Amino acid sequence: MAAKYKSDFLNVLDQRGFIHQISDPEGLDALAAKETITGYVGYDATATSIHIGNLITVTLLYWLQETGHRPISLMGGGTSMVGDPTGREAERQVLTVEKINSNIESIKKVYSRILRYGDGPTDAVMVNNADWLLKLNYVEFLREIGRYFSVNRMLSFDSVKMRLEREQSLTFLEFNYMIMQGYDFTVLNKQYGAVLQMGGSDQWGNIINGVELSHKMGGPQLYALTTPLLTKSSGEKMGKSASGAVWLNGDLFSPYDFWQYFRNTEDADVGKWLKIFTRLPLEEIAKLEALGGSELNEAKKILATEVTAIVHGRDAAEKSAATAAATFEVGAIDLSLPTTEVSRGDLAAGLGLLNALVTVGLAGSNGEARRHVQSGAVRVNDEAVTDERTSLGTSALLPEGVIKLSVGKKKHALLKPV
RNA sequence: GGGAGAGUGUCCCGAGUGGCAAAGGGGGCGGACUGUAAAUCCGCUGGCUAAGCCUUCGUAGGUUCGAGUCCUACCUCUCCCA
Repeated sequence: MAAKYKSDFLNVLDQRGFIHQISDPEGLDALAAKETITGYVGYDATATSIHIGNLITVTLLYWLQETGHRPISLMGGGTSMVGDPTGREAERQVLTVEKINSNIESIKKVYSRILRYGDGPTDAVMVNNADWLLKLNYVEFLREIGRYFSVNRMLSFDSVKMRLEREQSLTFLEFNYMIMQGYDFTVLNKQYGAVLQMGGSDQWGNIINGVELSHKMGGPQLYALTTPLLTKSSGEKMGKSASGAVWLNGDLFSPYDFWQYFRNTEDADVGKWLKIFTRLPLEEIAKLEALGGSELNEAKKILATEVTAIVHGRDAAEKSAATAAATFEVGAIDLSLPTTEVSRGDLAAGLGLLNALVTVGLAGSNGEARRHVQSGAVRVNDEAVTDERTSLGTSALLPEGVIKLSVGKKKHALLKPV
């Protein structure tokens, strides 16, 4: 493959499909080819976990490190107190300081699995912008930083323009977000020598603000790089599943569900996802991608296992793959399916089917459970059940000592008496 | 400060005449077809101890046999004037 860039870093990103826009490609390429650069990505601290959309930029940091540079993961402890208006129609909820800090603690875990942290020249660093943003003195900040921002120009940014056009409120609080993000870049440049900020394509405006700010303040040339917005071929945004957002923290979204999420990738996306989410060599991906028809399912399994291994560890990935194989391909009862315990006495007395479905989490209410039964979606121990008044007793226990409940072909759970 | 408008099913968008569990989309879920895919077609998409009952249309009151719909006050947002 002909190398388009001089630096390994940009070549890898280019070949794997990570590049959407770069502010000064030649300049960044020359710099990355010449020396070790420091680049960063900022993460929101508004939830207790980052989600699948964020995984792309974490992978970006991974490749930055792999190609001999230093990544910084910036926790938005300060900026999350303001709230990014980008892509938001309504104002964000203002979070408490305690909530933001506990979110950061929870988010941190995922990074250490993907990046190598330490004190070496290419070891990753984790910083929190609350460290400098919360100490700012208002008037001083306005005089030193605010003077470089033109409101005329700020009003022209998409994030702001959209709100104005839709006649939706944009508070002064949120309006300041881009100034803070721009300021972050200059701080990270001074403290860590960061010259590159990366992010999703929606962050372009915010990142460019930092580049321009440095320029106006007489600082060094900084660079911006954004990744394309992830969408499925069918046009849907990526990251939503039946159970809500696809979180990277195992307690919010189980490794098994995570594996399933990638296993159900649309055919047209398999190659793209393999390049972006896995570390498999491009030649191998090319072979997998070339598989036709149902053989592509093998590629999907590899995709699912590889990505799950990166996020949840190899063991969890193999286990998920095995559970899936047993459940879908053999039709066996796999005891690692999500299990809910019930008291043996309750079961002996007879447990209503609808009640049981709600208990194991396959339905949100009796009404929903009833509808599932009526539409023929419910099975008990793989036998279709059409009577909603069915009662489960100890006679329904399988030799394994559990009762298997299913809604549809993909959702299964076990009920276990204790 | 003055004037004009908006807030609908806790996923989103959006009709709504005093009889409304409330049109229609999108999304989601389930079924059929498949390959745990896509596309397509069909069904479902407030809760319950269920031929009934309860809770929903920004909030709180009021008129009425009956209020999403009419009246009053308040909250939030938008626009115009100052």
